[in-house]
Amino acid sequence: MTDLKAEEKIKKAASEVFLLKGMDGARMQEIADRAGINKALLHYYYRSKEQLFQSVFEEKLLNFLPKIFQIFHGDQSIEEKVHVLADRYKDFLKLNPELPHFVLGELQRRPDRLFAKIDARLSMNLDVIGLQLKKEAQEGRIRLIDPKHFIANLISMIVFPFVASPLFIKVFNYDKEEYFDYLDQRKKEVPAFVMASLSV
Amino acid sequence: MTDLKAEEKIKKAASEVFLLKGMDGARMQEIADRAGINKALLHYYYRSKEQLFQSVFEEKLLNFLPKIFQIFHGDQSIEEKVHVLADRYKDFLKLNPELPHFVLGELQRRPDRLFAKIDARLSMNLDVIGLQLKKEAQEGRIRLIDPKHFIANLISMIVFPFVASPLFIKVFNYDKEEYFDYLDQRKKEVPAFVMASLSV
DNA sequence: ACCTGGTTTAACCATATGGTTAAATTTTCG
DNA sequence: CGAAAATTTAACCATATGGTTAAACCAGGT
Repeated sequence: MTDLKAEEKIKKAASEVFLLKGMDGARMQEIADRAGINKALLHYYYRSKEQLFQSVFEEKLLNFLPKIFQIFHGDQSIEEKVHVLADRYKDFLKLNPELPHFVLGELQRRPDRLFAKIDARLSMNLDVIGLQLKKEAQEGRIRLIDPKHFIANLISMIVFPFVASPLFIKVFNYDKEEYFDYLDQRKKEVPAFVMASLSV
Repeated sequence: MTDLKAEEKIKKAASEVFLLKGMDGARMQEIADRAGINKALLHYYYRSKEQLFQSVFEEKLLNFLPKIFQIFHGDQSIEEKVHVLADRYKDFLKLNPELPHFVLGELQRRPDRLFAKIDARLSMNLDVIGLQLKKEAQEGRIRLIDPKHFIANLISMIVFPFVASPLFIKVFNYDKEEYFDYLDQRKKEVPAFVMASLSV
């Protein structure tokens, strides 16, 4: 940690604190402490909390959404896409478990904040996946399904167990370790569930 | 609003503010304003912000979880349960759209806070639903599925579109009205999707 | 040796915020 | 009516917090 440049240390510390406590709960002092520097230097690099937050938020968001959309736009079969998505995405989320809740939370609190510059990169072309679903349906490989529901179902089953982890842990009477195993199981379970539903 | 008793007005105002802004973002002054009273009276009824928050949080949680669990424990068929759940729950969430995010957020921030007194009422008996799934599978009505994945899949598909509403609205290029219609569609779509997956 | 930019120290400021207090006023109700 | 409870007013307090400032310190590079 010590050999990182200050700006990097700040960014990293800010990420941690903001992800854990959100914009409102985060304290500039804690970010400075965690970065191993002092408040003066913190403001030397980032003029304000808002600015620092924006910077973290945008970076996280750009790291978060395109990961999904790219896969949807690829040229594999629906079945392959479902598998890849569940697999890649779960791995990614296991490394960033607070990310979905962070993004969704700040998004809900200020829906406008997001859609300034980022717009382009986080749009998903629904037609692409819609056409593919229709085509594979005509070929008799799957049943016909509305792409919006298909996407929502899939993403929900993948992401929600992370957002709601404390709840599921409690309901299932798991400890964190066991819950991790459970999430691993879902990398196979979710695609199986989805493809079973799509089977003709 | 004027004819409510002060304590009720406070509770209602606090619910609104806490749900919208979370514990950290909420301001006692705003709660007082929204309740149409003054800060002094606010503290006259609730000694501290923490106490007021707890009170709101617990009430909301007790309103939130048992609604699901009861249905799971009933004696209808799996198919009926899936339909009832999707239907009732979506209606409930449409009236309380910020609730899931609020509960999950505060839960994640302080996982301990929840599990003091409430414990009993929010536990779900996994065995009940597990046995039913097994029985119906043996009767050849559905395929066999792990109850933990069954539940997670179902709840995820129902709840997540509320938690992630700003995102879906953007991705689907909907306005709020259209998104409401979409959520209504899902009351049929989700059970159909689930039952299709469970069909033998 | 010196210049420059990064970094620390430490004091400081304005404001927001949760919370308190005491007295005055209004409402409720026996 | 009259006492008790509810409510307002308005000032006040302590603390936390984001942010600033100025001077000093330290490092690397020329």
